[in-house]
Amino acid sequence: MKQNMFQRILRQVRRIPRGKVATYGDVAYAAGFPGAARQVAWALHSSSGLPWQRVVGAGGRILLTGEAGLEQRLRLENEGVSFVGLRVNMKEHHFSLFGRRRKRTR
DNA sequence: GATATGACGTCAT
DNA sequence: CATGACGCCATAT
Repeated sequence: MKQNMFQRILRQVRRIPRGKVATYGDVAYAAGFPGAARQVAWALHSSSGLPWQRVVGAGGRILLTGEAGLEQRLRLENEGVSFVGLRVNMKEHHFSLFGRRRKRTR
């Protein structure tokens, strides 16, 4: 079923540790859906209880509009994420979802 | 099924 | 850096 897509996306989002961030594209790619960055966003506001704040746009830019964007920025800074201008300091907080996927407990 | 929309990404200007 | 255009894909109507 298609809903599996969201599940996979959400699973990647939950993997992002505190103080780090990932981009929509990266999450989508890691989930196995390159190009489905938009669905990542959809998944985020369709579900709750997720660290949505750790998902930002390409280059670490916050894409949320209005107060939500401000919220996200505050929450991230609160977790120890630093900013450079209007974007996240990717140099320091870009989380690599790439690499080990859930390949069983070895 | 067609059209519009969106917390996207990349490239061209 | 700002804008516009195109590509991408699941939902909503």
